[in-house]
Amino acid sequence: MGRAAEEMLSMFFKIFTKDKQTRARFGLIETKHGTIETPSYVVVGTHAKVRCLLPSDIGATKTQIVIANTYHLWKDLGDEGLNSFHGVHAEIGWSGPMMTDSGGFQVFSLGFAREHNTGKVGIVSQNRSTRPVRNIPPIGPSGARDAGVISNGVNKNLVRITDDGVHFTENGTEYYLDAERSIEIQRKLGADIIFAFDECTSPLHDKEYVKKSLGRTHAWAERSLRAKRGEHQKLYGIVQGGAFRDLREESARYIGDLPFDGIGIGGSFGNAQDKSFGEQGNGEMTEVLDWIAPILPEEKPRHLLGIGKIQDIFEAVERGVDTFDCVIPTREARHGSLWTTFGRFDVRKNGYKDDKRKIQNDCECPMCGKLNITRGRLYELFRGWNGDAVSSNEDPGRLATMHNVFFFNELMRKIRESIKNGTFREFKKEFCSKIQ
RNA sequence: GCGCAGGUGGCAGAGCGGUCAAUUGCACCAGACUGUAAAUCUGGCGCCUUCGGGCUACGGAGGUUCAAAUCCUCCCCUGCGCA
Repeated sequence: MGRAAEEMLSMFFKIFTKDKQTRARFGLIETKHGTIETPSYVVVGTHAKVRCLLPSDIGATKTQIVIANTYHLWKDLGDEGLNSFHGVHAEIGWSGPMMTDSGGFQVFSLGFAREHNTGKVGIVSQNRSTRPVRNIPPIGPSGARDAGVISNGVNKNLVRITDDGVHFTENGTEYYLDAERSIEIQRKLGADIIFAFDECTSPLHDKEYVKKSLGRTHAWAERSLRAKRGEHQKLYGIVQGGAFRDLREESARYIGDLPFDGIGIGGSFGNAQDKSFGEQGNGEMTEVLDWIAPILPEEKPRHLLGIGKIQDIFEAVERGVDTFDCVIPTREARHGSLWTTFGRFDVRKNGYKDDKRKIQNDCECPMCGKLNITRGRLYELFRGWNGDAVSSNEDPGRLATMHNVFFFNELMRKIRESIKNGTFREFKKEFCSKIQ
């Protein structure tokens, strides 16, 4: 075997088909624990467990890869537990490919997001809203968030960010995470793909803050690279820059030029109000991807962190994203929201009480297929749920999660097929029109 | 028959002179959920409304009071105890 062929075989990521009309691509990511066909959904298993699912359910739902979380696992295990830890694969009881997120998202979710009760996707267009749009004071250039723990009296901000790293304080215990520690913990966790430590910003942060934060994230990216040891794990750097075009472009160049194995796309989307640099738009996810896609190195896999909903997936695939992770399928399932190719519905509503149909009649997920659970039965199980029968065939959370995860994995499979067939655009249009 | 305890919105159950259309929970209705703080959270839940408010309501009928779900009288009903 020639050297070139060998390199080919050992290649981490390989693109096989590029869509002619869009940036969508079909490819393979090779890991020690198996191959991932892309585009692929990454199922979220924060604490090295996919919520509600049994280890055997992971494969049964056609899941290709699971992402766990550095911060949460470290907190669960403690330093001692971490030293005797046998790795996320053993822990989760599944031998397929795994990722770990760096803890960068918790800088946001346990900090600013918690304090302001907000998410990473800004409210750009709100047709009707039952949810009050809170009038949150702008985050000033004074960088108040740097200053430490600020409370609005409801939810406490648990993080304190410095240029070196981040202090988390939960239940009186302080956890300090920085690039070196995150990478070291991730090494012990042993996932196939790991992420650089970063700071995820909020759509509510102004440009000055995001710019400052971006400088930190870039510095941490380099530190993450330097901290990484060995070749057994692949490390992704993370592009940030919020909803601001020049910052996103700068970040895409910066991270794209560093010797990462792949690119994570993180941070907040939407609601850019500071147009002083002349960028167009609000920095919605699609815009951000349009800004950075031409800059990112083509040959590296791109992972869109924390996204998303079905519409978002299509938009992102179209713009060259290879993998995604999101809590949507699993969380919505637990909340009774079940997906079908004609949209999603809440089986807990009374209308489904005596519904003898399956969630979707031709669905082959473990619930609809093998277990033959009807809407009425799932309704009943959700209504009567009292915490007994966890993980059994009568656990509505498990059943619904199996269905949704399978559904999303199937969707990705169909997307891959459409890219290979050159029909991605048509498939997107058709699929999205039906789920409205 | 006597004694005691009660009768409050779909149910359970607070309130015990004004801030009560009435705490709270359940049920019900609607909506969110985007690198999991969350199998969670928000709203709505007598009738009408030009969203200011208006009307009818805490077993029934009277009464006291500026004001009653809250106090008094009688009646009806329920539970427990004693006959």
